[in-house]
Amino acid sequence: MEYKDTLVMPKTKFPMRGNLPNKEPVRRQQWEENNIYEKVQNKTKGRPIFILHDGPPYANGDLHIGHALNKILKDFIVRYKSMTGFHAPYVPGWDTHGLPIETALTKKKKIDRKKLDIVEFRKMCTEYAMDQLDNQRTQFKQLGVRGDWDNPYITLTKNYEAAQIRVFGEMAKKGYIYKGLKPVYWSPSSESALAEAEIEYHDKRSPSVYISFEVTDGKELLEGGEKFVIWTTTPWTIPANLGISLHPEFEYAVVNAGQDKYIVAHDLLETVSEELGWDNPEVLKTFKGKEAEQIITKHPLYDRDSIIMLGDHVTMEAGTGCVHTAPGHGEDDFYVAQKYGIKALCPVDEKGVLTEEAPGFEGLFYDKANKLITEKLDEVGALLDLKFITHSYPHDWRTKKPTIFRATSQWFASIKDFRQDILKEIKEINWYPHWGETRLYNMVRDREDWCISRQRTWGVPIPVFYGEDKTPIITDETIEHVSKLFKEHGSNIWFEWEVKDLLPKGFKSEHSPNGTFTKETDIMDVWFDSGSSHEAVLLEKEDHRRPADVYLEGSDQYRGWFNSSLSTAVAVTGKAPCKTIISHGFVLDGDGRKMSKSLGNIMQPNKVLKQLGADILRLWVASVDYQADVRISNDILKQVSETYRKIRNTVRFMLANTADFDPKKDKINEADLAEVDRYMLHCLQNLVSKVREGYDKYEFSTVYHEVHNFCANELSSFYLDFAKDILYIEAEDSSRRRSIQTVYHEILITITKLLAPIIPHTAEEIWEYIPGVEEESVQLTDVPEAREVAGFENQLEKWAQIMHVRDDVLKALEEARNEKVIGKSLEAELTIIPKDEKTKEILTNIQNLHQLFIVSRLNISDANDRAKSYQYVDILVEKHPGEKCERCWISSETVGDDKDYPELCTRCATIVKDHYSEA
RNA sequence: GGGCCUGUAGCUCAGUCGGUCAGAGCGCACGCCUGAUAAGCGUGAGGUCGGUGGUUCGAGUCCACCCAGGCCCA
Repeated sequence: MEYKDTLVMPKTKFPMRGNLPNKEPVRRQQWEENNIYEKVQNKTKGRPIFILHDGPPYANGDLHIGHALNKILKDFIVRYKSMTGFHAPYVPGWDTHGLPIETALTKKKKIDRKKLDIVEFRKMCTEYAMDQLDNQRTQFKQLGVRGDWDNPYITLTKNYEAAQIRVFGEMAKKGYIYKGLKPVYWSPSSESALAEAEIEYHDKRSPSVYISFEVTDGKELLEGGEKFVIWTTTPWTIPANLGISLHPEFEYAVVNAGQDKYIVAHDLLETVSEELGWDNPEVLKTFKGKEAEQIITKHPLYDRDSIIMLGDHVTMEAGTGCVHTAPGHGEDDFYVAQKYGIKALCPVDEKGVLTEEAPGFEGLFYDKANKLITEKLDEVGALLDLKFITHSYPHDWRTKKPTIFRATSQWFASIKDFRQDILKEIKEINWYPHWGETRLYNMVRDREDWCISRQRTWGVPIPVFYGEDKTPIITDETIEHVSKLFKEHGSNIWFEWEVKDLLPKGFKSEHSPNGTFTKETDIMDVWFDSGSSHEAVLLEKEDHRRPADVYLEGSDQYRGWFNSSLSTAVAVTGKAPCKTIISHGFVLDGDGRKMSKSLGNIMQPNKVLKQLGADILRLWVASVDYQADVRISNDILKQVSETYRKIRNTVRFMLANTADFDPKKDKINEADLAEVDRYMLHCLQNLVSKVREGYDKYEFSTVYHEVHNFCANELSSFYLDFAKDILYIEAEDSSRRRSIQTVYHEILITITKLLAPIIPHTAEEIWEYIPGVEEESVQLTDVPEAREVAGFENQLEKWAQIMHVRDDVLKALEEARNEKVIGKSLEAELTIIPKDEKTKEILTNIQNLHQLFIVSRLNISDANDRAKSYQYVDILVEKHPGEKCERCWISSETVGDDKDYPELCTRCATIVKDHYSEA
């Protein structure tokens, strides 16, 4: 007789290896065909709502690993909430306007925009964006992200644009929208504003001049008559000069050079002296930049003040440390002047020609004006030096001609009017990690007004009309009308239709006595688009509400979406659009370096899916502390795969040993379970509580480590290992065996649910193998709460001690193995000498201790000379003198007692006689 | 240059109020098993807690500076 045939061996078709790259797509298709998203929504309908509102990715290009990190984290949360008492719909979104798409179209698709009319071009942009969206959607789904993929929100749709117009209108109504000047890259050759992406740098020859400004009011600090020295390569901006900027912390020196006293940064004195030919200038006094604030100098050409201002943009890298400031011709200049309430002056028209605001030079092209202005400066004695240099200078990428900075008319949102409200709301938000609050707070606190104008075509038009006297017209009536029109026809009509058709019928204004109007041609900053999603999505989508529960984006979005969403939401509603903000870090390579093409260290999600599978990538996401920057490499993924394997095989073992288990018939009442089984159930509850806590705090690495450790320590190495002596050996429906199976069954169900949000494909696969479960998908179940295990009150200490003793036993066995006393542990007979009474009592009262420790016999004794001392007990390991039972492999003196089965111990002989003698 | 952040064994992570807290799992080495087998079990080695100063009776834990890395600005 082959005794192996009388064993109840594990039996399952659940494969040892996941084969994820091949099986996951099938699984996803099955979900899609079964409308799993809808089923979950139907099941959870009526529960409290939990909204994780998706920040829209930009619809361009393939997904990178950062996209994957972001969407997978969101999926963890949504899936978990759906399984813990909430109704958590998830509507993905896309950001679809903006320059990158315009650029992609002109570059990749070789579209010449000049040859197309705006409407035509915008239609192509729409098409391109929708293609990109489709591509990204496919890839997101491949990550196993569950959501309403058929009905995403898209910023270019009519409804969205209409809602966005309302946000703009509401802000305008509150007086937050105003028109002002701001310098932008301007190309005189194409007579248009340029985006930064349309700038190329080429060498250009420019004059390099040093110019002096005489102090007329030195306040307490200077006497008057001293001359600040500035350096510039654009003399044509001197007519627009309104001040001089110093660095507040730099040291400045008043020096005697020739007949005059000049002021330059002390550290630059030497180089400036060299440039200007000063011979051993005498330092008369020094002062800090901040002491000179508000000192007044005279503009060298005009009868006008030029104020000393302070700014951090001043550097020691070049020049004199005193920076010529023309707020109409430089961004830094603009912001510094803004702080001092000085408005931009821009005496240059769109062709680059100086206007009558630059008396003496009107009608001159800026580059030509350089010469005349320099001559004039020389005439008045303000020119200290002139030479020419060649330097890198911004040029128009199309015309290849030099560009200038030029203040133009722009629309702004006045952040300062509701800054305090935003700051207050920032403090109301729950931040993960906590420092997010400080980061956004500082950013909003220091932020300038928001320029929402873009001189582009691919975006939502700024819905403003102008009267005949050029007065901007924004009224409730016009806003509502345009919003309605956009909702019906889309925003293309702004470019397609006559102005009169865009206005309400019979619209009249005191600014247009003849009834004619013009329309704004600027479009809105794309951050205004996505920043309006609280209105377009939270407010309008079914089952949604504002504020949302969670916003979760990369840490670059403090400046981006977090900022713009908060700004528009506070402006419109006075409240933050969400209760909690979570931010994640960036994905770096294995060495913690940023991924880049040049370093060749880019990890593509697509490749990971094909090589390892989505669940491995998802498990990686769960394994890292995502709130800081995270690392990924082949080695790291290999490690994650090992964890996956461990979890999978542990589960497989339990599935294989519950194949014959019918919970309806075979389940044992909790109170009747063996003690060690109740102990394991208790450990499981412990796991549930820790894992739930991890999810609740959005700390998924806790989930990962806890589940893995439970599989490795409690299960694989202990509970599954010793249980083989019961599962394989005892009769199939013996109560001891059913007791173990009852616990396995609960562990299986519980662990599968706990893992479902993280590795949904695998969890679903496991679910199919668990006997007796009724729900068609684990996604349609709820995660249990941790509970008290019957009959396990105050037993924890006892079991902790047993496990301690086990550690000692394992050490002792290993030593015996090394000394060739035994091979496997079943060959051993143990004699344990407890070091204290309490331990003795525990060890004597536990049943089948030898079975838990997987040895053939275990004696508890009071003393033994040959025993070795370990941490908790003394132990003697000997080779068991008995014969090995051919069936259970345990050594026993009873082998041979039963004459019918001379190779078996009495335990096995009885089992075989009772259950297998017929066979 | 500024704002915010990260730096504990080869890797991924724990370390609550400063006082057995230097830990876990993986990997690695060595061994066992061959009735979870492209599995399973055991033991072991590994860390000046980024560096340097300081506060303290005592510091991964508090402070300062520095180094490396990241995001966002300039």
